[in-house]
Amino acid sequence: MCETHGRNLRRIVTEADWRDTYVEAESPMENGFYVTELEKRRAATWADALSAFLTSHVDYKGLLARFANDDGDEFELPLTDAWGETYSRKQYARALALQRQMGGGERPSGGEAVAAWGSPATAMLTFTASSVPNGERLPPVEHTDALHDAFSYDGVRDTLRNTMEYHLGLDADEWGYWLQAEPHGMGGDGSGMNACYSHLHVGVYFDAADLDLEVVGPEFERVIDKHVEECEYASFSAHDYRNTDYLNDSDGCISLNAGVENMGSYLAAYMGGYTEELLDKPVEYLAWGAIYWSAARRRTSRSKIVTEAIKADACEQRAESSESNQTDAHGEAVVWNDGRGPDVVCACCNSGWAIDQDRLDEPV
DNA sequence: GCTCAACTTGCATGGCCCTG
DNA sequence: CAGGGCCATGCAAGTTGAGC
Repeated sequence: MCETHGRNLRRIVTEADWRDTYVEAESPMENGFYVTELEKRRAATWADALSAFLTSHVDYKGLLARFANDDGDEFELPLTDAWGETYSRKQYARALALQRQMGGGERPSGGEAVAAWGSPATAMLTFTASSVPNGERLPPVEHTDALHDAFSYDGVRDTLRNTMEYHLGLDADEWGYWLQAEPHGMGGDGSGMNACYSHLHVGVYFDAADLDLEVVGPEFERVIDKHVEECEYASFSAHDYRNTDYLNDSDGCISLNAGVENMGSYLAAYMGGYTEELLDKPVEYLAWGAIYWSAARRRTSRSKIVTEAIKADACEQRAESSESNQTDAHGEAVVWNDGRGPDVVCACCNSGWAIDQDRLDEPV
């Protein structure tokens, strides 16, 4: 167990894993680095990690941050970690906001969101890996690392991008995704062998105005193939998409919908279904949470487009709400942004979502 | 379709300064 | 130099534009 300053256990690793790191650190380094200090990181048991995780979470209870303005007025806000109700509710609100921006709908603040795309559609991709490949049980962090690394670093996301932008011919602003890691075995769903281990859902949102969904479905097979190829513990038998009706079957590793409602409500149900206090969650969720907490992995990540859409929804709500000082609607005032993504962005929230890019000329 | 470095963001507290 | 008050940033995981 790693004890530095009460930070998270960094890894739940095997002793062999540590030895590799240790030996490498002792040998001469190639790039001019030299070792001044060695810190041993021991493997921890899953049970110890779970205990440390829950203890850390409980430590936040009653913790306040105090703020003050220039006039000396002070106020306090409760500090939270990423495992409490506040966090869950925020993710839940983001899922609903995204659904509104893509498909239209009423905002909590009263206004009506206009669907941004002509024909929004979604695809849900599910990536799994065996926790007992070849009959031997894997340390949970190695299993989780393999899943995420395949997607983020070993080309699965790149293949998804190629599929959307090259094979389907969409522009970069006509598709986006929400990646959500989830535990196996919630509610005794029969995935016994992998219970408490993680799997990934990648919710892909795209504008299908010029596309035939019957043709789109098979295009995602290359993404699944890439995952099976890159992820050491993934097998094709667990991702067998043959004999799947992508538009009508929802339990395969590829599932399409001509609309955003299913995806939105799926994400919202997942987020909203577990908004209770952490200690009240099922043990499978807690064990799974201990993996992410100790390994410093992110459970959720979104592409830029999706993040911008959510930001814009919040911006519109602030403009409508009497509780906010903001009076300009999203996009009412715009500024030029030289950074990544859209050039013309809202002056209030910096998001370029649903903003006509011809409204400003590039400054000299 | 691959690669990579620049860029963004999810998640999170460390450390300086003053007083006694 | 211990202890309390107070303030703002850091780390690294993950995303993307652009070159090839």
